Parts: sequence; C-alpha cells; structure tokens
Amino acid sequence: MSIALSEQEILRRESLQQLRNLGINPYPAEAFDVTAWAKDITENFEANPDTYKHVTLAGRIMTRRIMGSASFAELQDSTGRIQIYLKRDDICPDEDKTLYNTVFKKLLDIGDYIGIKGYVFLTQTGEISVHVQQLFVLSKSLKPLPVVKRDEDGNIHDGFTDPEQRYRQRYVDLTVNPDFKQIFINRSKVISSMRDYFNSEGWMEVETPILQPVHGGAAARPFATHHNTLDMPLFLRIANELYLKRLIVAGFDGVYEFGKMFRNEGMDRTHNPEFTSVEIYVAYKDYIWMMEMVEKCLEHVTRAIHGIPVVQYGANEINFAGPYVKLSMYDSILKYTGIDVSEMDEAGLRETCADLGIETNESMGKGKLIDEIFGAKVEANLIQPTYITDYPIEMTPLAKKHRSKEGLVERFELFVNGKEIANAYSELNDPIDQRERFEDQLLLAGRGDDEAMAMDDDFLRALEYGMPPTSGLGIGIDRLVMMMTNQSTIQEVLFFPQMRPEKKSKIATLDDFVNIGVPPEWVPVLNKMGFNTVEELKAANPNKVFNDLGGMRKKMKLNIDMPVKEVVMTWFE
RNA sequence: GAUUCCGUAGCUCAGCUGGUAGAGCAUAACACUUUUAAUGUUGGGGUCCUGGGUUCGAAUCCCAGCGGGAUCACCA
Repeated sequence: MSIALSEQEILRRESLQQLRNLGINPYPAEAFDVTAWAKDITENFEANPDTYKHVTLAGRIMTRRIMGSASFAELQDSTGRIQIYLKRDDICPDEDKTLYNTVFKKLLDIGDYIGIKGYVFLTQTGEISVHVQQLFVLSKSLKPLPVVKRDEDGNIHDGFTDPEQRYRQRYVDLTVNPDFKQIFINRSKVISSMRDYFNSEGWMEVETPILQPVHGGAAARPFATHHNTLDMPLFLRIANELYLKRLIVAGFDGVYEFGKMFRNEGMDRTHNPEFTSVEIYVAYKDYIWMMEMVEKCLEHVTRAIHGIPVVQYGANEINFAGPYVKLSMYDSILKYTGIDVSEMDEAGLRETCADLGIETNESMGKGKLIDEIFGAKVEANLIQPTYITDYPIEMTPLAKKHRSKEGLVERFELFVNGKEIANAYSELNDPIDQRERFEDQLLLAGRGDDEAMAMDDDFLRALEYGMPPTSGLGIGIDRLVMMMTNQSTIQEVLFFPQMRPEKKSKIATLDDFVNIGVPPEWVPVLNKMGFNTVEELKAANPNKVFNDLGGMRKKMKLNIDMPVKEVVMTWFE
C-alpha cells in the first residue's frame, strides 16, 4: 500500500473542491427525507404503479452508464439496488446544464451518496427504474470502492473476497457484498426472538458487572486490567453465572442477560476473544424442565428466521423442533465406543484412553478423562439436536448432585452438528457442598489444571443466605448464529472479528519537511518518491534526490519551481 | 503453538528455467437520448508486503520478519 494518495484518490479530492467551487456542499447538514426504497419499488411497482409517481430516494451510486445526454446508474440504499435514469434536460430544464454535464458526469463517482426525486417507470428493456427529476449531492466518497460486477445470471465478477480486507473493512464488505448483511440481520433476529420469548414468560433482562474483582463462573484465562482510583486489579468477565445467581438469591424468579464474555485464549474459526452469550436462571425449576424450555425457545428462534423449525447447515438438515434425543454421558460413550465407563476409576479410565489412542496427562482427573473420551469419540456423531445429560461431578463444580445417581450431577449440554450449543444445570444451592466443590477445584489447580475455578467468597455468602432451587442455562450466541445462518467461521457472524493490528507506516507531517527547508509543494513529491519521514530522506544520497526531483517534476508534469541545488543540499544538513 | 499456502495497479488476478512489470474492471479524455457485466477509440496509474542475502541483474531463488487463509493442537 502506497502512503501517498493514489491517482484516483487525488482526482476525487479535486472533484470535491470543484463541487465546492460550484457552490455545492459535498457534505450538506440538512436532513434528506426519503420516501421510497429500492426493494419496495422493485417488488411492488408493477402491482401499484400509481403509488410511485413522486418518490424520493437516497443511497450510493454503484454503477454508471453514461450515454451522452442520458445516463443510467444504479442507486444502492439499505434495502437493495434500483436503476435510475437521468436525462440532461430533465434535471437541467434551463440553459445551465452544469448539474448534468459537470456535476453528474464529471464530479460524481461510484460510492458517492446522492438523493433523487422523480417517478418510477419501466424502461424499454423492461427494468423498473426511477426517472430522476432532481438530483442532490449528499456525501462525496474520497476512496474508490471495489467494483463488484454481477452478470444476468447473478455470477459475481471481480468479487471483493479477501477475508482480511473484508473483516478489517467491514463497511466496505457490506457495501459491495450486501448479501452478507443478511447474516447480521439474522443475528439480530436470533437475539430479539429469544428476548421476546423470555419476556413473554415473564423473565427479566438484567445487566451484571463486566469488570469483576474475581473471575468466576467458568474455567478460562481472563483479561486483566486495573482501576486507577481504587488502585485494584479487575478482570473482564469470563462468565456472568455467579452474578445472575446472586439475583436469584435476591428474590427474582427469572433473570437473563445477553452480553459479551472475554476469554484470553486461542483464536480460531469457532473462538473469538470476546463473544456473546445468553444466560438465564429460573427459580423453582430443574434441568428436566430446562430441556423442554430450550426446545421451545430454539424452535421459536428457528421459525423467526426461517419460517420453519428446520435449518440447512452444510450438508445437514437440522430440525430444531423438540423433543430432542436425550443420552446420558455414560450411555453416549457406551453407544459410540461399546465401552462402559460408568464404574471405572481413574486408572481404568486412563487405560481406556490409551486403548482408544487418546493422549492424557497427569493433571487430568476422572471427569476430565471422561470428557476426553466423549470429545474424541462421541461429539462428532451428534448431528441432530441431542441432550447429553448427567455429567461426572468432577467436571462440574456449579451443578447440583444428581437426585438418584451417585457421582453425577444434574447437567445437560445440547449438541448440534457435533458442536456444543447450550449448557444447563440444576444449580447447586447447597452452600456447604458448593464450598467443598470450590476446594476440590483448588486441589485440581494444585495438580496443574490452570483452568480450575477460583473460590468466590461473596458468592458463597449469598448461597448461605439461601438460594431457591434453580435451573440455569447458557447459550453461545455466536455459534447459534453460525448454525442459523449456515456459516462455518465465527468471523462471518461478527461485525468486527478480532484481528492483529494493521502495520502503520510512520508518516512525517508536512511541517516536518517544511522545517528542514523543503517547499510545501515539493513534500508530496518526496512522499511519492518513497520518503515518508525526514530520517528516510536524510539517509538518501543528496545528489540523487536532486536529480530525481527534476525527473519527477517532468514525469508528473508539475508546474512548480525547481529548487536550486544548493537549497536541496541544505535539506540534508 | 505446529504444518502449509498466499501477499504484484483502487478491486480481481496473470507474470515460464532470474533479463525493461501485464490483463479485465475501475479511473481520465472523446463520441453516443432507453443502457444494463453498456459500447467504441485513446491515455494515465506500481515501495511487486518489509528487511537482508545470492547474482552483472531478483516480482521470480535463499533467509528472517510482518499480515492473512486453511488444516491440526489447545479450548466448559
């Protein structure tokens, strides 16, 4: 990337100045009242032509086809594109044809925002178009947009496809690839339909701290920060579970929160350092009730987006209408490996892992070993929504002990397409049991498990005051959106996925060069020659720079005075 | 973190065993009053990601770095 402006950027800046010289403000302050939209016109004009005799639209110019004193262009607004037709003598009824000949044909470019007033008609080739009677400049675009062409069959030519540029410059991506907007519209629908469902059940949306003194509720490495006034460390939350349970202690029957969680871990196509989850806690319920709730909720969400409870994901058609298959953790391992691990001790599990070719290490306890077997042998088989229930107690320090099965907890995870989508418990509300579980976690931490959960004394104090029996659920929104929109990478469902910083070249200001004696009009020339800082210039050979200046002056046809050689030499002192 | 591929004009991409950097679109000029991937003619536009090395000569070969993609590992 060149530091200096490209030819096209320079031309657009010149056009901007010429608009101003003509008395046209390229960035007007006034509101522009739009009365019609591209999608509505293309869908409804032919049925109701009379309602489109006076329309006002606004948007970006995306293509232009100029033919003398008549032109076609495509205007893109938030709903889509529509062709507009401009005729010189219609937008310039008087002698002065500047608006058409100069403003439209010369000074406007692809990407500029314009407003138009006119009427809708059908061209000879049958395309619904707007015949422009008045044209307004709303905002001048100084950087050329990538031009993506589509032929009659909808094939895309010269697409803007580089993922790096698409993610870094999402504004460009969604402008020239508007199809991707639908993913984000659907993302919004996932959240709003879920919120509607929860609200209709009478549960309350709440907000809990993102800056937490103790990072609890999950096992993950946090982002650490510092509060200056309090002079104390704080962590960006890795989960909000323990705060939401405090609110159940406080006497709310149902609370939920949509929000960002932050985990200082690896990034890949299913992990972003910040991600969105929803957690919900409902008093006097258990995990069996929660399974039914999840089925209803996800069916509601899927219908809100697709109209039916079925969604196509890759090669699989996934049906979110309940009830879902339920398999206990042990039964699922039995089903897919033929091995019954339910009675095994740690040594037996370690041996089984070895037989199955699963690597283990000393820090792994019983629960972790079972999870390894499950992850390696079962997970990928769970395509249709499936509940895996009744996890070993060692893996789950915040869930209540199973009502009838020793060594297990009342927990389920929902798997879809081989991926975990939701996680739920009958929440542990026995404060003494909870304290022991935290202590077990500390032991695991002592064995080297750096993800073991930290003790949270205030949370324990809350439980000691008494929490009603409660069921809780967490859903990863990003992965659910991926599922609902048939995307295989998390970046595609995040507007602004985390990226490494762009390399930024150091650029000296104009003044820096002027201060060493360079005439201001020559600074852009030096930049063009590759000298972006004074240091770079001083490192060069003065004689060569002097000669090259002359060469550049000729090449760029610059009508500015050549500095004498003695002056140039002083730049290097 | 490992492996691998990629980085050339505003965008999409060519560029052979190393020898003066190319195309399409975009852009500029001219023509054109119903085009639609508009058309025709003519022109301009490049830090070949960065830095080293080999060589008479590097976009090309070698090394290192930066950025990105894919696969794997890690991951409640």
